[in-house]
Amino acid sequence: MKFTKSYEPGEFEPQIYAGWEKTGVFLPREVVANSFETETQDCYSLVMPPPNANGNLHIGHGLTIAVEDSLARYYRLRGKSTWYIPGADHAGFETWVVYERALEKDGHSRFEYSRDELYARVWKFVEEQRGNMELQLRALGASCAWRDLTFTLDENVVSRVYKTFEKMWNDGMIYRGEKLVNFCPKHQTAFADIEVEHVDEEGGLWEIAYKVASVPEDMVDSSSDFLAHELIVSTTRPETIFGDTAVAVNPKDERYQWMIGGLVELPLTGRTIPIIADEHADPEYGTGAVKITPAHDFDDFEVGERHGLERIRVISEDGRMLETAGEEFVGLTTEEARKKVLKELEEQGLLRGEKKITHAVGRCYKCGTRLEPMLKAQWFIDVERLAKGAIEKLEAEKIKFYPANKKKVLIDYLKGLKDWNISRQIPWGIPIPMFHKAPESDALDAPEWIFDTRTNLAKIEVGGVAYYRDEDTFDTWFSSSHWPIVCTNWLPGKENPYYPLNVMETASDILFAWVARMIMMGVYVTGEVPFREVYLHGLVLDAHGKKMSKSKGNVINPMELVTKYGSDAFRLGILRGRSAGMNQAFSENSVVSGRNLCNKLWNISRFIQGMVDESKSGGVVAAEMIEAEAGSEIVNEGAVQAGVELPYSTDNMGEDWICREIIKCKEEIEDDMAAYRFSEAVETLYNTIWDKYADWFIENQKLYKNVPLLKVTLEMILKMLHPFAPFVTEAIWQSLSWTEGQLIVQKWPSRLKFDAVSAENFERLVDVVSEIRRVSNELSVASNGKRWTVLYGDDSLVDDNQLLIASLARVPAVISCEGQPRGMRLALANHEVYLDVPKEVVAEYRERLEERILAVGRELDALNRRMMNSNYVDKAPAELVKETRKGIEEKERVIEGLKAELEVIG
RNA sequence: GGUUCUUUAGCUCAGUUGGCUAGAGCGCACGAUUCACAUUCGUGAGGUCACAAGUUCGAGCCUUGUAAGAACCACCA
Repeated sequence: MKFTKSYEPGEFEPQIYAGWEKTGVFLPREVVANSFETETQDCYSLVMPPPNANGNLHIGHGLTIAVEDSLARYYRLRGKSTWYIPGADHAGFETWVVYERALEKDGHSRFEYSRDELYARVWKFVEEQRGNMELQLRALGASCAWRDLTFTLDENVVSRVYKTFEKMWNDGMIYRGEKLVNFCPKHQTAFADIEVEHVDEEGGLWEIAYKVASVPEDMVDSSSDFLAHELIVSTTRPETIFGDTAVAVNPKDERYQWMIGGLVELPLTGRTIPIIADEHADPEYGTGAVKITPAHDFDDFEVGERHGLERIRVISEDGRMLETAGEEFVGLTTEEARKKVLKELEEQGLLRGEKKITHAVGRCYKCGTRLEPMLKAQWFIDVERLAKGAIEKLEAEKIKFYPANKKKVLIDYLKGLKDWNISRQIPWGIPIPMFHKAPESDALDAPEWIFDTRTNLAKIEVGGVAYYRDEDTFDTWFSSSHWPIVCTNWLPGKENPYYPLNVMETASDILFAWVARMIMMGVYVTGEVPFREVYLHGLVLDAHGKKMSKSKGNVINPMELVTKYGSDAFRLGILRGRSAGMNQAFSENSVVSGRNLCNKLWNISRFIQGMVDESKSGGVVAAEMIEAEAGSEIVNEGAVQAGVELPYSTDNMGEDWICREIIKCKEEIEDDMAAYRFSEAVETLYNTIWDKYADWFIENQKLYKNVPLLKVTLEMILKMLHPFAPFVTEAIWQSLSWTEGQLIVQKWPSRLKFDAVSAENFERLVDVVSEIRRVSNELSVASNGKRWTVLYGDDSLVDDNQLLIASLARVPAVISCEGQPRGMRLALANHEVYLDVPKEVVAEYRERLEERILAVGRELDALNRRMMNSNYVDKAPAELVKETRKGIEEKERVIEGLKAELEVIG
């Protein structure tokens, strides 16, 4: 391949990815069971949170893949048998909403079809959509094992879920309960608590008079006029009045104590209902008396349980009033009914007040419809045992969290967890494997229900008795909670080196919905935690730190950025400045900066290839030789075993220095990856490649042309950047004339030999060059861009590197002053170096020089003050004090030099 | 209402166990230009580390309080 002038991602990415996929490098190495007793396979496993099969990837997926694939590629390079398992989610409710919308658009309704028909139709719909999502994952560079892609409705998932359900059923953890559930009247399904979106909104708080009809007998005497009394209740939902079965007051509330046990007349109905005492009534709120509607309010349901109250349903599943609301109201929507109720109460003079309040209302997170608390028979999981198992493992530190504080948050959540409603009234999902006796039965008793996995049949016969299938499906999270178990093919009693997963990476906002449930289920099913570490990423916000939303129009489409700047640029950009659990702004800027790095690396490689081509002596260099003899030991101070012939040598300070810097970079990346500090790893690479390798080393090599070293160092850089920018590094690797095979499966670099003293000396040279540049720049403004010759005195560093300094500092020449210094002395870098400028030009510089003397003086004062503090000298570590002393000496010397300069100027 | 987190340069963020003169990218200003790269090179300006008190020889970092913001959880009728 020829190196073009700039890197064009679009020309390489598709074929590079296809090349990887074809050669099977994404697959884990096969584990040979018990091949050697002592050999333990070094495995690394992680699963992809399955994106919705029906949709496109959004920016959150982009971050997910960038993070996970970096881990997968890094550990693959580190030599581990890496298994990154992709998935696709049937996303029960989500997909259903999309499908139902399409159905309605065609003028159809779900009620025209049987459940089995609907299931088949959605399956087809999803199958058509799924390829799209998978293409996008490839475009992002996900190095996942496509062979093992798991769809959440795959047979092995369903059978595993059924096994768990059966175990729970046998363990008595599943029960059918008639409870209030959050119900969406539009989508006609119930939700788990976790799925409800609470929105603060303005609402009314009405006060309604309930006439007292009787009081307890012993109170009749003292309050003979009780019939004249009324009890004023406060409510936000007047339309549920028809379902009231009591009025509650606080037992400690002195105003109402005497009426407890009495009756009130329920307006608009002619019924009388009891006045009961319950802590639920807050004397401070409203009038202190609250109407109790057990069938339509969560609190009231519990009050009803405590007092054995009747539950009267007055609202139907489609959000309209039932017959129980009376002839005049039946069929009205809740909104209409509310208006009518209020109007009639007003006419009867029973409406006593109306206040505006703000309260949280549960809404459907998909359509925004107000959720109706609905009395329904559903399957519930008694979560006590699940939660207990998970909490024990968490408290025993079996899982490490990034960020660490999430562990506590999770334990707190698990401690307060309520029973889990797993029934959903949508056809798209895993059918609940339960059958009941009577076709229309709403029976609750366990004997009426049997477990059976033949959910493809609506009716089955067992022991000569007919049973009918429960038409509900499982909550998606119930099956998702098995994800690590099913993806790794965990089986009871069978050794599986990929379970638990090494890491679970996902969005921090599904900590409760998913991570918590995976832990509970993992512990319950396998006895072990499902993963050893959890890395949570935050939300990707827009450039101004605002949450992205369609309505705001600030949504960034990751695929557009990939097309425009390349996959690597996107990955580098989105990892930049991001830390665990934090929501973080993201903009095209950071992607541009990633694109620039890719192009920089491309051009570095292009330049090095050019030098390789030029060099006649540059035969084949076996870079692998260093790797081959390296073992696991990491040496960074040049201590290489004697007798090993290296394929390169370092012949000058710059070469020693770059070796040192690359090794430092490598070690930092290793630390960063172990602690999931992706942002820092990328930052370090960016800085090493650009500011060190290109700006100093490559410039240095324009003079020295150490081809073997150029090859070795470039290879190392490509390997180190590969986890984050897989495409450009692979494209370069395969374009270079001397490299073989694919970069993705190379060995992580181990070490370089270099002279540490020499490397340190290069820093001095950098100081000298920087100062020449700085002063020349300042002077050039005053002298029309003229560059001045550099003179030097008795200084071996400069003497040995005249050409290099001249070229790096871009001055006409660096020559010895032959014992006759003239011009301006540069004092900061601590070398005898002069800029050969005429006095009149130097005079322009006087002011700056004076400023600098003052600045250094201030620093010197600070150090002196510290040394004058006897507490500091006594208590601070001796090393630090020594350093301070050294600092003082140095500053004093610098000031002396600067003052001497000033005198020369005169 | 509860929990957790955040507040550092114009913008977006680093700053890992307290240690000297607080860093990066972008943006901005000035300068360069055929020799890998204008997706370039060099130089520079820009900060009371939200505020207050405390611990310490020493605080961006630890403690307490205050203010502002965010996310998640939550039944206030």
